[in-house]
Amino acid sequence: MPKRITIKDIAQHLGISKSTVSRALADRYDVNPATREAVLAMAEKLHYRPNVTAINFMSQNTKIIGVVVPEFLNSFFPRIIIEIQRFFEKHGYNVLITQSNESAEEERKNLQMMENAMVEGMIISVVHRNRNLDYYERLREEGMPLVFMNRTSDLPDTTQVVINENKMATAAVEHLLAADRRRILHLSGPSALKKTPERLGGYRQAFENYGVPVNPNFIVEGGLTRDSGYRAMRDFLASGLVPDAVFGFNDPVAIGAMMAIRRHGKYRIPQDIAMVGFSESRSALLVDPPLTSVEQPLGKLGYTAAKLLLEKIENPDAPAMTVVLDAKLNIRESSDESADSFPE
Amino acid sequence: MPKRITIKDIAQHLGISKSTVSRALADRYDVNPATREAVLAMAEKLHYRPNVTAINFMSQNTKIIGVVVPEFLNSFFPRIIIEIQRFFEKHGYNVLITQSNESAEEERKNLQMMENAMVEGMIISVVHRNRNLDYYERLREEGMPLVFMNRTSDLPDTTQVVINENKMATAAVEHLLAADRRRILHLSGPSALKKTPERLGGYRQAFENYGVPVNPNFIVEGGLTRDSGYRAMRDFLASGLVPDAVFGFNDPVAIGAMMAIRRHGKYRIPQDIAMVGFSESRSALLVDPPLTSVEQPLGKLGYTAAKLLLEKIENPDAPAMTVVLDAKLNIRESSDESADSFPE
DNA sequence: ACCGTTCCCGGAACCGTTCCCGGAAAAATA
DNA sequence: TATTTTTCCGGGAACGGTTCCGGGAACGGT
Repeated sequence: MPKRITIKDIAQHLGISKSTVSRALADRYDVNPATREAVLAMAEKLHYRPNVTAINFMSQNTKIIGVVVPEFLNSFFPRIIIEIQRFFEKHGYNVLITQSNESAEEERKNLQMMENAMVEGMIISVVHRNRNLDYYERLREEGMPLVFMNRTSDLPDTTQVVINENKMATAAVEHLLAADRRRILHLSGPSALKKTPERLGGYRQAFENYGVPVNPNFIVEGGLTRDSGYRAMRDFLASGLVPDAVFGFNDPVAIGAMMAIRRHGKYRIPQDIAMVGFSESRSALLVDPPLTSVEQPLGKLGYTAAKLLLEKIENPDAPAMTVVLDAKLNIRESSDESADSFPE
Repeated sequence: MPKRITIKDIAQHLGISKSTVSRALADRYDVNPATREAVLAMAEKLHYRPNVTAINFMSQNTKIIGVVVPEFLNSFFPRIIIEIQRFFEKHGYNVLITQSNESAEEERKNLQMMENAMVEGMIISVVHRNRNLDYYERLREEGMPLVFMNRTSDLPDTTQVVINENKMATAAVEHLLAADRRRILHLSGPSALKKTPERLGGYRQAFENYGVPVNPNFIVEGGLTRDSGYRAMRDFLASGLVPDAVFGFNDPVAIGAMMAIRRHGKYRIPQDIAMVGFSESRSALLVDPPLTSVEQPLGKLGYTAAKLLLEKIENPDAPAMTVVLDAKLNIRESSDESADSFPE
């Protein structure tokens, strides 16, 4: 309610012009040190705070970055977002975050909202079954800097940062092969997802590296959730086949499979069946036994995406580039009895 | 890079003044229907988009709401935030989200950032061991609308929305008492937290309601994390006391305790020891057996906080109020063998 | 004393939009 | 037809800051 102090108020109090005040506050060279001191003192005294809307308007930019992720209920995207925020805060930007709830329509609405808010650039992780290519294309044509992250679009020639899924899947499966497991069940992802063939490819690659043939009966679709993993594992066990290891498409699927195995009752984890998940979640440490999983460098992912976007904003004509990050396999009790993830 | 279309461009194309264009776009009464049509058509044709920075500057507001939460790695706050966003999006506001990483200093920095961004109001959930009361007080004195949510401040006379912790803790413990459990261990929270005595009070209340005396040996500090819960339970079992139920301060603590019990080896869950957590997390469904827990109405919490804030923005002189929400006890296999949380 | 620099400051335009106000043209009324 | 009312539109100020430009004063060197 108290009227906001402007640059003009300072000028009037000191009997000088507002341009001088502006220069003094901006610490420009052509202002008398004495008057600068006076201005700064008066600004302090009156509790002057610059009006960012005026500055944004004047400079014709908003200092807002948009981030669109498919969801943030799992800790996956929040971990990334934290680093994005940290980066842009340092550079004077605000970060607008939206989640699309895995819906292409909501994603489109979010993009629209970002556009209305006149964000200066966007970091996007697309929803499954994405249908907004036309929108991305238009945005790009209109000069909006875009960086895709983790879940990329099919748009050609974009700047993006991704994780080497294929390689990490190979490492995960090789970890099982190294322990002389051969009957390794892969609970694969939905066929519509781009990551599904990448991780499956890693699975095959590992077998090839070990000179072991792949048994196609040991590749079944496990979906994305705990429940779908539970069902797939239950049905697989019911079919009579017995695995000595399971490589889940992600952690929830692997955890669902663990529950199915425990309910089935005959097999112990990891002695009879070793379990490996993917894309490390907090729950990997909450289940019993703790789940071996591939931990992605989420902080680095966010940082890299932010850095790429800032570069694009500052130099719109820079060529598109793809950054590929490596991940890390965390070995725990679900696949190695000798590991110990318990405190003390 | 293509020059942005302004209201003036539309005016020039039509040979009319920009004030008329402005009125036409705002759908005001004093404009000829024919010219309005022409303006709208031309705006469409030129792909006109209003410059929000100019509008914000002109109207002297930013249409930005600030949300400060202590963390968002657990799904707890994200669930709340989703509803806040949904609400404010409908009302033409953008939502700026920051997380304080449970640090009072980071919280202060976030508040500062919000102030610089000139948010029109804030929804705040404070960090543990909060030291920023002076900041909240100053913000409020300067007319900033504030709503505290879930984790409130000690500032008197504030608008806030909270959950009836005490009552829900009573319900959780009564659920155990009703199943004839009497040796109920409470793994309590850190004594510095405001919620700790509330949940402990609920525990005592339940015993009182059942006319059963409380055994003080069955109240031990369990901390906040999986690891602290694990240690507390392990040490308790080592002491020789045997509980027939455990009421954890939150889900991670209860899950850590479950792991300690399983490692100990002698007792089955729930037959020998029933487990109950608090403040439902996704992991409650991921552990085996699924964990009974108190599910807080997070969506409603967010919606209510948003609604209260908007009311405060639109009517700054409205009196402060406290809204208390009830929660729901989800009974699962960890405390009731007959429950079934598995699919199909 | 004169000229050229340097230092410092004020005036004014500008960014895109809204809003107030006055007035012309058209329509309604006398 | 004259007068009043209504309808519609344009001019210009305002929002708060930045920046360009021009110029007065002080100062230096001859």
